[in-house]
Amino acid sequence: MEYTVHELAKLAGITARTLRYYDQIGLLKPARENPSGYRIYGEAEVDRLQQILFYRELGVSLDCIKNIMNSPSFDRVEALKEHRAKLLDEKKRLELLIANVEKTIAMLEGRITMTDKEKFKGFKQKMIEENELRYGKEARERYGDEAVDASYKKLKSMTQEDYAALERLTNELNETIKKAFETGDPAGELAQKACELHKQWLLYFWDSYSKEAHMALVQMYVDDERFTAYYDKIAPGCAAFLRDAMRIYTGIKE
Amino acid sequence: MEYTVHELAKLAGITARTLRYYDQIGLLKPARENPSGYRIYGEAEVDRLQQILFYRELGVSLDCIKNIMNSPSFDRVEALKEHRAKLLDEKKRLELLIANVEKTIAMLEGRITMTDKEKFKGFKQKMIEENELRYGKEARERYGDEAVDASYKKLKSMTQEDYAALERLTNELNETIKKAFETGDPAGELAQKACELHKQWLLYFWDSYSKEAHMALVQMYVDDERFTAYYDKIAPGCAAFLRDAMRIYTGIKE
DNA sequence: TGTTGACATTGACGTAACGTAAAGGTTTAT
DNA sequence: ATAAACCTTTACGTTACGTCAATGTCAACA
Repeated sequence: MEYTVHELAKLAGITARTLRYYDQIGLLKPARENPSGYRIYGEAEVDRLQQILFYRELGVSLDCIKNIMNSPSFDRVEALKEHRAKLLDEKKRLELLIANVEKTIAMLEGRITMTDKEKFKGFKQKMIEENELRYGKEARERYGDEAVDASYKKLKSMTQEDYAALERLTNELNETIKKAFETGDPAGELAQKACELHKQWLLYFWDSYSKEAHMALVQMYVDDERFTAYYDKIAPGCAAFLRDAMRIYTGIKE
Repeated sequence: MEYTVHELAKLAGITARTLRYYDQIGLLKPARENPSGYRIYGEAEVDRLQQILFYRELGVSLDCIKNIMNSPSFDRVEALKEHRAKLLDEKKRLELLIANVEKTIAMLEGRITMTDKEKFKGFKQKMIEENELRYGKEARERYGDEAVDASYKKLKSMTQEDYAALERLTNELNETIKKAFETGDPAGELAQKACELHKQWLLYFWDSYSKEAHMALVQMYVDDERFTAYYDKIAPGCAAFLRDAMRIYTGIKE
């Protein structure tokens, strides 16, 4: 089949201007021109346009698409398989967003509450990583699937009052950690109070508590820079301090 | 919680520049400014930003978002419910695109063939409508779910040769309809041949054939302007002519 | 056969939603 | 106290087209 600009545009759901622009930037040249200069597109161009639109759908810039498709190592099947993977990711992201909308509706109806962080879940890819930190592979490996799922479920169904209480507790915890850190003594009264508060804080998320899991979590605060960064905001180096205090609190040495 | 530009930006997965821009165009003003002019955002702004991002995700222009959200009749829950519906649509579109990618891979591997139209399925919203025409509600109501699903399945698994044969048949069919229409006689030899060819053509898509279903389909060509438009391209008014011929062919009056 | 209306062409400027310096003031950490 | 890491405004750049404007082409109808 052969197509004029408008015909191909209509077929692909784009405008003729777009096709002319793609011609102009050398992304998609017509197969030939008729005697009066009209652009005529053939089968190969239809396929190339399809490929282009797949990339565009994934947010790749036209300049980038051009480079990719003009590369001698370009493999159409390979590219399509990548598209599929990306589209599946995108679908997952959409599902997150949909869950987010539903949760927000529930929040507005006063049924549950949401953290500010949760409010943007699904908007950014990075979020998935951050979420993984809490509910993902690492956490799952450490605490088992049930604990993680239960934790998520718990947070999801918290009431407004629960949340307010949690917020107060979080503030108190952070304050106590800060003050304890200033004393410099992990065995001191303040440090041990911080450990107790941290346990209470944890119980908002965990259904079952064990000293071992608690200790492992606090060790992770030290090992994982993403957590360390958070605690550094309270007081630089306080993640390690909390771990030391926790060793005394739980009685677990290593 | 209170946030500076960068803090809120990081939370929402956008840049500080974006927040300043939203302030500039009056879409999202900070709660207040500190003595040295720093922007400070509060809880209400976090929620408003989330709402904005939902709209942005759906491709709504910032100007439009502003109008919607500043409207006195703006209902947040209502808006979120709409978001959910739109996101579900978008998810469906993505699923179409994924199916399309898989089909294209199969095509490149020579297992099946695709029409040019199919190659762009999922790229445009309008496509869904057009698809509905063939595989959707209307068709389902008329011919039942199994017939429609079978039709889709059949087309999906056609081989290259099948497709070439179908194309030839389509051309012959259209030619015959055109010639028959020129004779003006729906009972004539050519018109009846066109009916026969149309039946053969239909058998490419239908597993079971009945005169009643055939007659109903041709009647739809007349009733539905989207089909009529297609047939008008062969010869204006020929959809009605084909229906008249089909009445004689099938022996069904009305 | 002329004309009308729906197509096509190439400029060229406009636009949305930021990105990206530049030039400077503020806050925080050591 | 001085650097590092923030913040500010101003302003021009960029992408991927939209939207005229001026002009040429083609199929069809009176």
